[in-house]
Amino acid sequence: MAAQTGTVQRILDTAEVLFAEKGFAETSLRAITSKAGVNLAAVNYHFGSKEALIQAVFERFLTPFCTALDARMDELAEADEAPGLDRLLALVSGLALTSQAKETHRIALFFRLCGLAYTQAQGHLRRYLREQYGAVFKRFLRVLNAAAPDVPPMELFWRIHFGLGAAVFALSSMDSLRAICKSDFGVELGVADVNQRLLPFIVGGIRSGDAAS
Amino acid sequence: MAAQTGTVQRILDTAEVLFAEKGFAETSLRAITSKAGVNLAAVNYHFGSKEALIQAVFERFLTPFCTALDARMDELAEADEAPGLDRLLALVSGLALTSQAKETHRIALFFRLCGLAYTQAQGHLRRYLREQYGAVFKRFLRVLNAAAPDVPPMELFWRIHFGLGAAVFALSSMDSLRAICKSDFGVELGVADVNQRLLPFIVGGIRSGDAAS
DNA sequence: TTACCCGGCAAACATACGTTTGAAACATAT
DNA sequence: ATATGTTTCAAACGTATGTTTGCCGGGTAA
Repeated sequence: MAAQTGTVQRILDTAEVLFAEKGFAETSLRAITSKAGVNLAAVNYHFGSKEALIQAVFERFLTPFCTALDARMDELAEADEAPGLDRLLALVSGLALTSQAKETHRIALFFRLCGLAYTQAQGHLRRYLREQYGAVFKRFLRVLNAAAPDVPPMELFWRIHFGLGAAVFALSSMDSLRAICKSDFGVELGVADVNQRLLPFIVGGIRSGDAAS
Repeated sequence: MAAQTGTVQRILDTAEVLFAEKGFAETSLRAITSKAGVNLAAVNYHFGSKEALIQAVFERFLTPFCTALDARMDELAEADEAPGLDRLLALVSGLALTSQAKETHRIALFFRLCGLAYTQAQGHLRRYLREQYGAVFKRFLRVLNAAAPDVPPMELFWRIHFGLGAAVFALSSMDSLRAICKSDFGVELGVADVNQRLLPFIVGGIRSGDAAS
């Protein structure tokens, strides 16, 4: 309960980078501990197991983000103004950008990890995330539903996940895409620039299918 | 060069299912061979290594798809008609649905594998895919550019990748999403139904940012 | 038949992994 | 100073992995 010796933090910092780089199964505890400069046994001592380490990495990202999002939604519930779809998405995007991130690079890590959480096996992770943060996500989805009353709930459900996919995928491989963008167009974009393009895309996609239905 | 004994095919069939289910690193050769009912050594005998097996799985999916896409683009180049953005996307989607797929379930496999190819480490895979199929993809991107002349090339580049992310992500975790959809809304959607919702989303997203620029 | 090559098989190989152990080093409080 | 609880460390454990090895069977051609 005393001040961290730094070992725990060094493990988390290193693990989050290596996990994002190579995935969970492909990253060994030996790779983490040797790069972090701590003993191999430290992981099992402080976290108990590799699975627990993975969950701890996500907790450090998601808990501040979700509590902030929850607070914002409290404010929104009291205000009389209707939030508006684009404003809502900009809000969650802004939260992701500010809730953590001394360096902008960290936000890419965050989304890359989210993408991995969906695509990698890691059944324990999905279970953990649903139990831990599922309520906040469902609440946000309800708020979105209220913000777009013309879109049927089920349609919105699918479009939100399409948009989530676009965000996760684009931001998780953002480094590669930015490199291609620079080499093909000679333009170097920052994380904020990518977001500025991503958000209208999602809003446009969600507002699209009115003709089809 | 004679008729397949069936061993190679059984390995490919089983590997493609298991890879899609659990990822590449998490799927052992022993799991594949035992489920396929072949000897463990058969993989290294017929393919040389696990990496080569992974590439072979992708080749069986992508080569028919890419040659078909290339042929369609040849036809398009000779026709005088301007293709149209939504028509182009519907074309590639239709190709993916028909080029393989006796069962509709297989198309989910295909996209799930594509998603894994992006998110899993597997540097050799990304290198292989770029060298093998990069040209077709670039050609398709040029055709898209011609179909949407009002969107600047760089903007289109980003929006295409956003759309790609939406497609890959949604279709690769489609089974989970369909289950949620059924339990939350009581509606059971097929693969075609999901596509019918996905395509307008992507088109709407690509056409969206005109106001922002 | 004999010789030959290809596909299949059980077994072993070397390595890498997550985890555990027991002792040493450290800090803190009595 | 002594005792107590916590953290670090090198070493080992058991297991699972990808790959390799010889050997056997059954076709085909001379």
